[in-house]
Amino acid sequence: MSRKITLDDVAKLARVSPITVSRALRNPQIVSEELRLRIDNAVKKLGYVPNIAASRLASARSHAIGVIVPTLYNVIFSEYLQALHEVFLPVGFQVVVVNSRYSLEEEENAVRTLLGQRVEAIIVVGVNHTDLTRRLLQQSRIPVIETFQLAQEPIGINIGLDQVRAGYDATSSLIKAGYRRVGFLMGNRDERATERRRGYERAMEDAGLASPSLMKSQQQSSSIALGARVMAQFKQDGFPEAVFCIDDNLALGAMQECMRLGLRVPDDIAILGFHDLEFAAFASPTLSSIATHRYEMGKIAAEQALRLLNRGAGTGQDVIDIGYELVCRQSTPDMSIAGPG
Amino acid sequence: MSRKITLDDVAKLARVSPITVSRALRNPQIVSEELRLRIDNAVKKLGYVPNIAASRLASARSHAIGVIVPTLYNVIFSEYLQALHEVFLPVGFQVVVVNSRYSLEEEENAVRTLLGQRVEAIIVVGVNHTDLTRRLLQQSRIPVIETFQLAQEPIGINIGLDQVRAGYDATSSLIKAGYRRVGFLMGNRDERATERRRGYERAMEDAGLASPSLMKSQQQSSSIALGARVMAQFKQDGFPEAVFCIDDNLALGAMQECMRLGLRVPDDIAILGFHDLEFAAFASPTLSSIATHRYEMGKIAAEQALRLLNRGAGTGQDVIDIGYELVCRQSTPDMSIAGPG
DNA sequence: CGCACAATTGACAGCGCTATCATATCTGAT
DNA sequence: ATCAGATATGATAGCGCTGTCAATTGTGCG
Repeated sequence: MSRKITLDDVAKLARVSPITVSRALRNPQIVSEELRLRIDNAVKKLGYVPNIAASRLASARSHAIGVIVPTLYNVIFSEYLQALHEVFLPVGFQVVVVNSRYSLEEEENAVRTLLGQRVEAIIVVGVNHTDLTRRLLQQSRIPVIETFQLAQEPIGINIGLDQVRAGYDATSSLIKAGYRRVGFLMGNRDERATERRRGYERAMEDAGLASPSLMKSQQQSSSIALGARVMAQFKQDGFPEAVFCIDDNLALGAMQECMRLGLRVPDDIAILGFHDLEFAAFASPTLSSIATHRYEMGKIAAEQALRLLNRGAGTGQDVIDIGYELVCRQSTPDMSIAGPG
Repeated sequence: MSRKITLDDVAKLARVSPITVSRALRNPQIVSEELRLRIDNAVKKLGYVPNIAASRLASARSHAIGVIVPTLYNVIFSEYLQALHEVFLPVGFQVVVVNSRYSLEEEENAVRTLLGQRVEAIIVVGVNHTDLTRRLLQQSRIPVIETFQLAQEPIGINIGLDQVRAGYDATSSLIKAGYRRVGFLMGNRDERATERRRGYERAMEDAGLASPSLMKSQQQSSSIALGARVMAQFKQDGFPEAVFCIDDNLALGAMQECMRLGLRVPDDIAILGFHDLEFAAFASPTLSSIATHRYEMGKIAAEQALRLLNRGAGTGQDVIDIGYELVCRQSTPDMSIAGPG
């Protein structure tokens, strides 16, 4: 078992100086053809793998971007992460993903971890943070991008959608379609879900239709099965005429539960989801939803980060609203199309 | 704007030596109460964040685990990744996820990247690699865990399921249930899908039922929409009596397409998916599928990695078969339950 | 009181790479 | 032939931390 192979070993074998090897590996075209070949051969023969920690320490550049998401377990964030990867990897950045598990404390740790790695930008889901998190991010002097919501006071760039308004629009579309008893279903209260609920509440109040008995929830992470369980809670107070579900998983479960209980969708009860996941268009009946543009959001977030990295610290305090769209399908007939935000 | 805060700055402010600060941060209990307090205050006052690159270089330990998945865009891998995170983070390991985009060349790069970061173990989806990838992994002398399939020659630990057999069992269950013209649907040919297809082919051959016209595919990444499109290809040759779909997304799309075309599921055509995603139990009709245990697989993979890391290199050449289960629902009536692998 | 021993703290060197500046080599125009 | 200017390579030092071993202090016991 051989000891660790370093740049010096390669240099010795190729009979050049270590610094030349370093250059040849990072910037092949600035080294003469012949040396490049000698070095490549030496690298292959020795199975040399550069030590990134040493490189990062010496160059004070990590070539890494930190990303914080609440969970990996949700397609919402998969699509977004995929977009981030697709923008960053081709330009030589590594993407470091950390999972805050919907907790502001864990988010604070995540920020600390990422800053410790000297990531060159941080992209985070959400706009609410602990005071210390905000301070750390501000002091870090690196580009910070907050996503998925719109911020009152963005730390750097902010790109997202107005979740309160989306919830409001979703609800009032149902009201405009003639439904009076519009119910609301939700699971765990993450920030974004809570904002959408506020939108629902305001719309119901504005229409003079609010009633606590119309809102059902259960503190568990969203799933189709949970949608069915929460829907079943209406058995006690009587079922509403329409239900706005905090996301499509809940909506699908709710719809199945209705059908299991002999309620026809949409004749007896209309159902509206959120996020427009792929299965919404393929459920039966097909599920109406609010389309959010996760992939685009990730893409734009990444591009904004790159823009700031290239310009040096442009003081960008930009807020980008990417909006949302009501997608009307069979589960909510007769609904007018509301404009995006 | 202040220059970078280092350990030395903290040491100076706390009036102790740098090494003591280092110790206090890593192992608070071996430092006296008073110093610990002084140091903590200094850290807070300065907003000190340790430089992980320096730490990794000096200690020759990365406290990082490398994970390679083909895509982030698929729940299959989200569940698996979540499991890995849940095991590794609490014991102080960082999880570095890299995306090979279903390409062996990108996988090779991913391995190189991870080894460059001196990750302490590598967990990779799949068992087929380029020669160089294998060599790099073997030479690295770190625990290597291959997952999702069973390997002929595992590099280190292997935990997965027999995809060929799963495809065989799925198909022969349909045959045993009395279907003769059993079709097959597939999208992109990733390794695992290809193995399941081989299982299908063998089962059909063994039953003397094989026919190329029963197999339809389209080289695109799996999605519900793709399932509908590929199913539609049967319009030319006539529809089979049953279809085994390479995964549940394709199966759901296929089912919808059948219904759109006026074919009743399961009366006119039975449909069987793979992976048993959550929506399978909530489709209408509910979708039969082969349940694979992604979360458990991730969990066991992580635990095995930890075992090797703690024991030093136990030469574990273990192969762990976690099996699969046929889950019978409405889309394939009258099907007997086959045992897991 | 002196000593072995544990419990704390510190000095020093070095991890493997790259930034910086210096040197050597090669153009081609005068 | 000569020299400015580009091009290619090398020497040196240091990034910020931790492993190792040494030095200091405190403790209990004969």
